[in-house]
Amino acid sequence: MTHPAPSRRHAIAEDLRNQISTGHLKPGERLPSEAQLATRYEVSTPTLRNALALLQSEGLVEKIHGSGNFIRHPLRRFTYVGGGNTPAVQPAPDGALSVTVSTTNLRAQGHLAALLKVTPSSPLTEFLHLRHEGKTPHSLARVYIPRDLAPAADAAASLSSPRPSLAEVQEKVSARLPTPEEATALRISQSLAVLAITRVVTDINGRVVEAALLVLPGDRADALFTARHTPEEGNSNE
Amino acid sequence: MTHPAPSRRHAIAEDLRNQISTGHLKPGERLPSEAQLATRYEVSTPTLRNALALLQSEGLVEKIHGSGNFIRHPLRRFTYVGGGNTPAVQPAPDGALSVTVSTTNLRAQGHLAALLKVTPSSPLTEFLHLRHEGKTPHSLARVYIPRDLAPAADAAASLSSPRPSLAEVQEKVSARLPTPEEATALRISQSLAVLAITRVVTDINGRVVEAALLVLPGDRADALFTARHTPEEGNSNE
DNA sequence: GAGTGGTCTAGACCACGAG
DNA sequence: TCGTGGTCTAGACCACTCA
Repeated sequence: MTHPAPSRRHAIAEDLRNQISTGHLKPGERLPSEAQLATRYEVSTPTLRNALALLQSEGLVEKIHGSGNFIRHPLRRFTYVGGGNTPAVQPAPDGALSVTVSTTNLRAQGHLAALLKVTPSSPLTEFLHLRHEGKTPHSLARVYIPRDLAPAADAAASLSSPRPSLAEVQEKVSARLPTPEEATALRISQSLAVLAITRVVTDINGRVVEAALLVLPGDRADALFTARHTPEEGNSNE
Repeated sequence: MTHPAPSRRHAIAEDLRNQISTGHLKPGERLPSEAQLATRYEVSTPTLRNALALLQSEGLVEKIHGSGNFIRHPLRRFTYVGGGNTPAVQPAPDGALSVTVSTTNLRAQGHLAALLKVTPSSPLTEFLHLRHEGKTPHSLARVYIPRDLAPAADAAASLSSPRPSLAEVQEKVSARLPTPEEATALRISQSLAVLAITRVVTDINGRVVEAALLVLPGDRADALFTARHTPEEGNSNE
């Protein structure tokens, strides 16, 4: 309990963290190769890679296959804003922010049918979003909408039309490792955890208007939720 | 892009997932030892462990050091409810739910001072919560409150008193690997990602009343956020 | 093609849990 | 004490990036 395993990788991570915060390593800079770092710290390559995995999960280091490990620009963190405004349309920090969308028609199956509260095999439309800023992907979204509510075919501008008063947005966040497909789509390592958000938007009549499965890369994404309280409601903080 | 690396570990994880969903492996059951599984699947122990890490991050498998890998009871998932009601006081599924609290007085430093919007070295009280259900920890929380707002000394029942109308609860969720201390406190592996939530509670006057750093084990915790919309506000879903 | 990270192997040794 | 998982080693080989 007192010193919970010295653990080589954390020692190395600590050392690199210090070098970053003291400015010995600057944002954008490239680290020596993993082989060089391994010999420098006198560890094997797997352990050195584990150390980098720690820094990567904190957003301090970015690994780029084939070219090296880089100190991340600390500001460049993407924030998903919860509460109904889909994938965070934000100030957009000058970098070209683009979205790739593809549309598919399909029929509800077990898990999806339950989420949308529809009977199995009822028709749905799936929107597959891949959000880029420049060439780094920011989020992967699978959005499912009952066919009769889905906008014609052009997806980009259509959903902006006001909907029949949606009443509730519920978002469940969890952390897990990505599937191989998600990892390649988001261009992250398969050992880097993602934020997985399941969003269910409910109508004022209780009908589920949309269900979405969002995946955000854990090294460069946060999810932000804001709740405002009108002073009337009894609030018990433990 | 077509088949993103067959990758042994995902194949093994897939096989075990199927055995779980088809009922060949039942909740509570113990898996063969990692050495046995490794020879069965004809892989080395590290790769087999990587396969189990996948299932662990999905909450399907629980690793217990020294005794084995077990199929998780799928229902047993802990849900943190965001929006102001602190660490999810819930139905409490019969299992004894206990909280360990320790209180410390300290002074604000850089990061903390910024979060609380107080001047550095201004007095704070820290509450360190460790939430158990039975003997499995559910969450680790470090709660910081300006000294003059902190309740006397007894922390357990005190905070229930109505506060001067808090106006906003902001919660930022990210995924990262745990520190060694967090890992031992939550009894999870150091390679399992946690949900890290930074919660800032603001007064109706704009004063920060509380800042909290919450850590939830990624294998058995979700965070749930619900937003209700009064139909008046213009809502643009992209 | 040279250099990089990504995956995997086949072990060794330590730390923990239960009898 | 014995069997378990946790950490680490010292390599091999493949996949990607860039000149």
